[in-house]
Amino acid sequence: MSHFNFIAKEIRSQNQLKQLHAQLIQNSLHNQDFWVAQLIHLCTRLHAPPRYATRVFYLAPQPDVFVCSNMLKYHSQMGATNEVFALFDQMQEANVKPVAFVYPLLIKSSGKAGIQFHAHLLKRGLNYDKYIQNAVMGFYCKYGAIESARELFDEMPERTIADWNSIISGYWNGGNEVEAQKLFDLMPEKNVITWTAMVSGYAKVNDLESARRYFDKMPEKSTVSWNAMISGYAHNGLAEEAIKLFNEMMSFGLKPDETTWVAVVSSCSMLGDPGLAESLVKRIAEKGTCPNHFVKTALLDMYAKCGNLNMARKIFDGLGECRNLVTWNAMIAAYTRVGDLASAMELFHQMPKKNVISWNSIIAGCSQNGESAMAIELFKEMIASKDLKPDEVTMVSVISACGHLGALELGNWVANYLTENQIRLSISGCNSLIFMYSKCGSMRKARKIFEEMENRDVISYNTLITGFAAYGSGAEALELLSKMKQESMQPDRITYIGILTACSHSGLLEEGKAVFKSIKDPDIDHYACMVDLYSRVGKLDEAKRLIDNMPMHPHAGIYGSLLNASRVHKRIDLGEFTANKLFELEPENSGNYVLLSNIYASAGRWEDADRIRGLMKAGGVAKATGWSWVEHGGKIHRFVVGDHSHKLSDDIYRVLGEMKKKMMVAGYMADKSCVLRDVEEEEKEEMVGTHSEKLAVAFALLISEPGAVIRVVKNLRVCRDCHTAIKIISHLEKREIIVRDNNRFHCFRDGLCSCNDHW
DNA sequence: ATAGGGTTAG
Repeated sequence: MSHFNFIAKEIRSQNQLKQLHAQLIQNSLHNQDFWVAQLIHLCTRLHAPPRYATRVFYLAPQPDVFVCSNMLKYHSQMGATNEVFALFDQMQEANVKPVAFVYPLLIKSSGKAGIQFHAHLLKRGLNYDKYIQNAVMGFYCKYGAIESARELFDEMPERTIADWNSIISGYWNGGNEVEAQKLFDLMPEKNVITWTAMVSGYAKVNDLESARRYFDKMPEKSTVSWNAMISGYAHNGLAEEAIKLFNEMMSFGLKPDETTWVAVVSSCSMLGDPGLAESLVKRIAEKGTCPNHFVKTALLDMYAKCGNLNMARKIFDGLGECRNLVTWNAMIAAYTRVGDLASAMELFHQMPKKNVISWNSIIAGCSQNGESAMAIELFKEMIASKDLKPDEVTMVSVISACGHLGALELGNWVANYLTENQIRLSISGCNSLIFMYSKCGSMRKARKIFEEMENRDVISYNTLITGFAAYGSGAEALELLSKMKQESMQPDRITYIGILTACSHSGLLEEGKAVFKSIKDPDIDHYACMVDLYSRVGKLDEAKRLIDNMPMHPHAGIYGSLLNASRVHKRIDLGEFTANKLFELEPENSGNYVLLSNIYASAGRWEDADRIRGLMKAGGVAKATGWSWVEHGGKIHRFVVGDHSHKLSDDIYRVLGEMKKKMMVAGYMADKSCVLRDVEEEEKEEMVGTHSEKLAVAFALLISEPGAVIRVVKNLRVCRDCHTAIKIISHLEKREIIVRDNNRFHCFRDGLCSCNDHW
C-alpha cells in the first residue's frame, strides 16, 4: 500500500492516473474505500472528465465519509451544483455524518442560495468552526456582500491569516483598493498568499505598476505569485511584458505549471505570431508538461489567432468530454474571425449550454461579417429566452449592427433597452452609439451622446467627425478639430481622413488645403482625400499634379475620384488616362468601364462608348450586385434590381408605375434621352426604373405616414439615374428622402440634393 | 480541510 501511496503523489497526468487505476485492479485494491477516495482526489486535481470520476465513485460498494467527501469536492470543483447537493442528500440518507470540511464546499456550491445555507448552519450550531466561518465569509465576498463579510470578520474572537486574506481578496473583488490596502497594512502577520493577493488585486484594477512594486517587494515568491504577475500583464494586453517575465522566471530555474503556460500561451495569441507559437509548443513538450484542458483551450485559441484553423479544430475535437463553454466559445470566435459564419453558427446551435460570451461571439461575428440583420435577430432571440442578461459587449455589437443598417427605429429601441436594463456604457460603448446615430443620419443625437460623455477618447472625436463628413457638415467637423486642439487631444491619421473628407464633401478647398499642410506625415489616404477635394471643386489639373508629385504609388481610390470628376467636367483626356490606370489596377471593377463609357457617350462618341462596354463584356467583368433596404416595424426590407420577392411586391410596382407616369407627364425624362437610345431590353428595364433604390423608395412611400421622412440605405454608391429620379420624387411627393450609400448621405428635398455631386 | 494565479466575446 505504501508503494502505491508513493506513486499516487507523483501522478501528474490523466494517463498516469489510468495506469495507477489498472495496477490497483491487478492487486484487487480498486474497490477499497481508501483507494477510491485517492483516485477521486486525483480526478479533482487533474480535472478528469465527469464520466470517469463517476465510474470510480461507483467502484466503492459502500462509500464511506472520505469517498463521499472527496466526490463532493470533485463535483464542487466542476461546478456541478446539482450533483453536489444530490450527493449531500445521499450522505444524509445513508447516515454518513458529513465532516466539517464538507460544509465549506456546500456553501461554495450553493450559489446565491448560500445565505439560506448559512442560516441552516447557524441552527445546527456549526457556525463556530473556523473553517466554516472562513467559508461563509468567502461566500459573502464572492457575491459582493462585502459589508456582511466584514461584520463576520470584525466579530471573530480571533483571526487566522486565512481570514485576513479572505477579507482582503473580498475588497479586491469589489475593486476597493483603498480598504484592501488599509487591511494589508494593519495585518499583524503576512504570508506569500497575502502578497500574491495584493499583486493580483492591483493587476485586476489595471494598475500594473503597483502590482509589480508589490511583486518585487515580496519576501518570497511561489509559482502562483509569478503566475499572478504574468497573467496580470497578459490580461492587460501587455503580451511582451508577460513573455519577458516568463523568461525571467525560467532563468531562475523555476518550473512553470499549467497556469503559467495558459498565461504565456494567451500572450502569444495576442501577438499572433505563428513562429513564436510553434516554439512555445516545443517548449511545453520539452518541459514534460501534460497540457490540461485550460492549456489546451489556450492553445486552441492561439492556433486560431495565428491563422492555423485546422490545428485549432483538431484540439477542439481532441478535447472530447473535456470541452466546456470556453472551448466552444473559442472555436466559434475562431470561425467568425475568418468569416466562416456557417461553421460558427453550426457550432453555436450544437453547443449544449450557452453563456453571455457565446451569444456575444456569434452576435459580434454576424455584425462584423456584414450580417447585421442576423445579429439583431439573434439579439432578439437572446432576450426573448430571458435566462441570460446582455452586457455591454452584447450591446456594442447590436448598436453597431443598427448603425450599419441605418436602422434608426431599432437603434432607438436598443438605446431604450440600455436605460431600462441599466446597462452602463464605457467610452467604447458610447462611441458605438455615436457611430450608430451618425450612420442613421441623426447627427443631433450623435452630438448629444458625445457632449454628455464624461470622458472621451480620440475614437469618440473621430467617429463624430466621420459622421459629419458623411453628412456633408464640413464646418462642424472643422469645429471639432479645433475643439480637440483646445482640449489637447492629439488628432491621429483617422481624424485627418475625416476632416479632409468633410472638406471635400462640403467643397471647402482652402480649409482642406490648410489642414493637409498641417499634417506631419501625410499618408496615401490623406493624398487620396486631397485628390478627391480638388476633383470635386473642379480643379482637375491640380488633382493630377498632386498625383504626379506624391511620394508614394497612387492606388485605385485616388484615380477613382479623378475619373468621376473627368466625367462631370467632360475631360476626355484625363478620363482616358485615369481609366487606363484603373483598368490595370482593378480590372474586375465594372464601375470604371461604365464611367469611361459614359464619358464617351456624353461627348457623342458612341463607337468608343460601345467599344468600352464590349471590353467589359469580353473581360467577363460582372457588375457588383447592389441592394437597398428600408427599415420598417423593426424589420429590414431588402430589395435588388427587378425584385419581386417582397410580400407587397404588386403594390410596390404599382406605386413605382404611378411615379414613372407622373415623371413622364412632367417631362422629366426629356433630359435623359441620351440614355434611352438603342440599348438592350434588359438594360432598358434597369434604366427606366426597377433599381433597388427606386423599389425601396416606392416601398417607403407605400408604408409610411404622409409627409414623413423616408430613409433608405444602399450598399454601393447611389447610381446616377436613381439620384435624378429621387430628386424628382422628393419634389413631386413633397417628401424629404434621405439615402445613405457606402460613405455618405444624400438628403433630397424639393427636387434638390444636399450633396455636391454633379451627375 | 480554510486564503493567492488560468482559457473565450466588443
